[in-house]
Amino acid sequence: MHATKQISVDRHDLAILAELQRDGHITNSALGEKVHLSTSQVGRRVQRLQDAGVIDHFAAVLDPMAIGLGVMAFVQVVLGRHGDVQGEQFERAVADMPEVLECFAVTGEADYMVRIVAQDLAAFSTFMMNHLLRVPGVTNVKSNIAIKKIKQLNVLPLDHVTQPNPSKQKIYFTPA
Amino acid sequence: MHATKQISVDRHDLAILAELQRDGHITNSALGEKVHLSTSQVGRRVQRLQDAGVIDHFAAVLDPMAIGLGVMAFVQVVLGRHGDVQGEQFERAVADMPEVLECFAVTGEADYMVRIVAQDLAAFSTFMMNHLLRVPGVTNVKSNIAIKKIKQLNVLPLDHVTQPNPSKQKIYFTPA
DNA sequence: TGTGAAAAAAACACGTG
DNA sequence: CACGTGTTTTTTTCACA
Repeated sequence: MHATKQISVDRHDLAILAELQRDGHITNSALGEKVHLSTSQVGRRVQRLQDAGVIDHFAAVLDPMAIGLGVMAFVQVVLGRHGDVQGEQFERAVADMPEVLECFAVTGEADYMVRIVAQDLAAFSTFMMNHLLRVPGVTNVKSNIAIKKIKQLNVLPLDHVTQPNPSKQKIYFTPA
Repeated sequence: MHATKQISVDRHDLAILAELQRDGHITNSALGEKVHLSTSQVGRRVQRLQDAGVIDHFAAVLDPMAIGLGVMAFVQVVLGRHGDVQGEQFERAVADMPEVLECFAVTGEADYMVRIVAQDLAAFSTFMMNHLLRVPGVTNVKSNIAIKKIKQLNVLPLDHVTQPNPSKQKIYFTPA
């Protein structure tokens, strides 16, 4: 799926990545005009970025509202301390729940941060009662339900790579 | 940007959406084979879904690690209670911070849930000190730093739309 | 690395049920 | 009026200079 090899990313690549995050269906020639590169250059670079795993994949971004998902919530989960078995059990459980978009083991008071989507508050409540809270080991949960979206970017920042030194600077990463 | 009109979504559309969430660069004919539809059908449906705003846009999904973003954190922010001015001020501030991928006003103990990415812990710490904590009104923050990714889907679930009744069922949404 | 040819895919218009 | 078919245009891919 994602081939990870060492790669050098210059400012042209960054410009390409920035644009491709906003519009994954832009043609190579149109992209070339934006970043002042030839069509073939763009084509080769995009291919390289994909092969290197910098671009994981392309995807359609859906509007949750439009498919009837009106509720999004962040749920902090605390597990009882009874060994690692519960951790694995919990992780396997959430992996199978389509309502769970994301799950991270985190530092802080909670063990896991889980992002959940549901049709409405009733559906969310039902899901919590019948599924998440029933996973063995789940001791305590705190739900933060989104009531207003201030900002939502699927777009990763690329500024930190950009250098004050403008010209032929290249930055090297060694992913894994 | 997104034209929102009423639309009927049947099970074929759902199959298309599911696939397009996984691979936004699949061709209409390849998609047609998967969902047992003709190429022209797929083309028309995808166009319709875009026009209706169900598909917001297409995008390249990058690997955070590959571009040097090793830290992701969920930060709960509590604002001091001094009127709505602070809320607006905070919301405008985070909107301009590229490290902030997401920000939601939420229910619960915190006022906002903010998702942040950074190069490493040092960069995250610096960002918190020099930027987020300096936004006027920010009284208290709780950071949960991701230490292990259990699951991360940009893919919204579509099951809730699917009906036990299989055949020509159509589901109607009225977005906004 | 750019250029041009070949292949593929998307967009479009048409005829048919 | 929705659907498939065929045509045209665009875009990608590939070989070569």
